[in-house]
Amino acid sequence: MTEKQQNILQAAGELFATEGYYATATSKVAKKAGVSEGLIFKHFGNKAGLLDAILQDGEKRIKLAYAFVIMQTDPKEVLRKTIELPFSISAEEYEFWKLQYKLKWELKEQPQDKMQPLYFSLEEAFSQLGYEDPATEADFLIQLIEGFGAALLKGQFADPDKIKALTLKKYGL
Amino acid sequence: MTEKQQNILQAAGELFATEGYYATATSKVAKKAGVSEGLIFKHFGNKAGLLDAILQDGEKRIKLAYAFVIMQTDPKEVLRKTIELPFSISAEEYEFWKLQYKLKWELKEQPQDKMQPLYFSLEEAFSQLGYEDPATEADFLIQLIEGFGAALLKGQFADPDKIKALTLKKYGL
DNA sequence: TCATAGTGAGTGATTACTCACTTTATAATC
DNA sequence: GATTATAAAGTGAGTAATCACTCACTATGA
Repeated sequence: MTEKQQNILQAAGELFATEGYYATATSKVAKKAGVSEGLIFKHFGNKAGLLDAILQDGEKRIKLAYAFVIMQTDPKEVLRKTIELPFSISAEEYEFWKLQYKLKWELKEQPQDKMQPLYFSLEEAFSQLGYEDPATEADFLIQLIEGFGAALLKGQFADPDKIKALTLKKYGL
Repeated sequence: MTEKQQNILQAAGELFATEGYYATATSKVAKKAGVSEGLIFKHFGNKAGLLDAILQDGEKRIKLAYAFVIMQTDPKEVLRKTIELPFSISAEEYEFWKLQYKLKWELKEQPQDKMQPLYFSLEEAFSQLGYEDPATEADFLIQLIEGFGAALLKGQFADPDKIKALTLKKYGL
């Protein structure tokens, strides 16, 4: 991976996240990355290939974020870390997650569900904690934190800390 | 409002909801609506004007949906109706809501927050029910049902009824 | 010396939008 | 009630700009 290749990935990631995939012209990606437009197609084949490369890179980062949750042994810690997940998005990860959320609505074929491993981990945790319906509880919590992630990225929360505290409290944490 | 004008609105709504706003060409809207492309610009000025018309129409429908919740006097009914909201989206409203959600991510300037009246209603309900922090509870629940709406529209729930039942149970309903 | 990295002008297709024009509906006048 | 006037509805070919993408070419490093 050359430096210019990384510049393209970086520029495309930012533009796709802010402007959207369809609304971003490859000419603008090239300009922002400081390369010729032709180079994009030499390296990534076409615009979709460029998106794929970004998505593949993203999948690694997402799996890493979830791995930290899944590796917890204490079921209560699994819940705690899951809930804390959307609230701990750092400034430099912000655009990356915005892109992930955005693409879920923009693309026709959904990039495969990266939540699957987390789901199993949560189901197990709820089961151990004696919840009545662990499967539905896992579904519920995943959707809750997905909603929180969306709200945070769109800046819809007046006070994120209060929401986080309330959520933890609701799960007795 | 002529028949052709309504056809344009209908066709654009469907295409924007499935393909996205930027990815939909006005020529395709015209073709689907069975009118000349020029007519779109005669009636709506430009593509953004067409979107505005759809959005304005949508705002009425959204306010109507919320009004039914807000008019409830019993605080428990306010919560129940709020929770039931995303699960009661009918087939013909499906595309409309999909468009609303999609545009939240696609557009730079957010169409004003239509949840505001619901927020006040929820805050009041939680207050009456003796919840400790009604404002945060309202924020929490709104984000929960927004997340549920998104999940339902993307078909991410294995069993929506179970999620609904669990949610109602969590609020003692 | 040879493969890979990188360029930039050029391609046809498609984009949002315009405009001179025709058709249709409404209503006023004879 | 037929005729006429007029505004609005509707058309479709045309436009400049932009789109994703190509290709003949040069630069560079092993």
